[in-house]
Amino acid sequence: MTASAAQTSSRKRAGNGAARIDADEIGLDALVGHAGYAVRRFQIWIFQDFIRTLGEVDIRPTQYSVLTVIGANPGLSQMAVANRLGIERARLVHLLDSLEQRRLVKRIKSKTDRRAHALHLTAQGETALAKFKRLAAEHERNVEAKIGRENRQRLLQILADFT
Amino acid sequence: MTASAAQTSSRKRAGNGAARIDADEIGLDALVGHAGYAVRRFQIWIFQDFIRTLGEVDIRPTQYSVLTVIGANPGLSQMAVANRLGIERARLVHLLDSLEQRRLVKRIKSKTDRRAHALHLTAQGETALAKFKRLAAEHERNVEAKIGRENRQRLLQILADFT
DNA sequence: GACAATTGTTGTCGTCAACAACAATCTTCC
DNA sequence: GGAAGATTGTTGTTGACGACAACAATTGTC
Repeated sequence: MTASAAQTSSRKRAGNGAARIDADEIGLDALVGHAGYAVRRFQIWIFQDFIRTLGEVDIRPTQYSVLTVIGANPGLSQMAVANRLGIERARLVHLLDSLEQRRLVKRIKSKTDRRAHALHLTAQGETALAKFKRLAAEHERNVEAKIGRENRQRLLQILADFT
Repeated sequence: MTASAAQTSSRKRAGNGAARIDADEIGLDALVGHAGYAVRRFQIWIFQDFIRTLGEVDIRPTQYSVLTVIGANPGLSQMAVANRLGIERARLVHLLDSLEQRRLVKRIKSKTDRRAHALHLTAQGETALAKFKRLAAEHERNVEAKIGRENRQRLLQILADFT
């Protein structure tokens, strides 16, 4: 009826019993035409590699993005960082709590807006971030090795609008 | 020391007070060279659009992928589906519980392996999936409108290895 | 000066990846 | 044929993450 049950249903299928199919011959059907599926699988791979490569310093992608933005723009408020990175401000609170406990970031009470905090890296945070960036560059070389140099460039170009 | 605090630090910065910077002039520094950052932001956008476009039928990306694979390969075991889609088998249990409650999928005891279940769509599941696919195609057109037709094609090509 | 908006914070909820443990069952190997 | 190990589905826990709602303190506006 729906004309969707064809594809890989060749041999090797037990009547209606268990599947005797090797994992690599299971058809994805409509999924192959969906960018979201490929992007999702790729994002999982890339995050796993990032987490592994920066495992020795215990820094996750979100933490790295927060540190990088604060390092490049000292004095930002939490709202500014949250908006720039697409992180909810409620979530940034916990991220900063963790980074502040590790003495990488400090919240300084703003003198112009007593509601806000001005975010800065500590001296320790500066040197640590330098090391994180070296490891992140190593991760990026892994990405390059995985999809190819020009494909990575094309990817960055295609997705440039998403900041 | 780390030579990373430059970039957008032009005017508009209060001494060490709050940030008086518009969100669009906050520099991302090293993040712009990281494929993972762009991919992550894009993946969030694409999933939000998928969830919104398929909101009327209340189907999320993971559910759609499970239904599609079962529809194209009836009789698969839970392990086979989990491995093919990169889902943990523990997580697939809950996904199938939900889909089975909605009468879209049924677990049939395998006769060749009494540990395993053979997964099938119900008749209702078949017709429902057909509708889901139409809505998913509409979502895909949104993606195309967002990044461009040939960019989407290039993207699918670049990420084809991630299944 | 009253009223609306913003900032940081706390809390809850649901999704998701990663593990660990377990019973039932299958496979392997002696 | 039977013991030992592997596999399948299940249950449970943990932590990261996005989304929302509420709140106090403070700021901006009319």
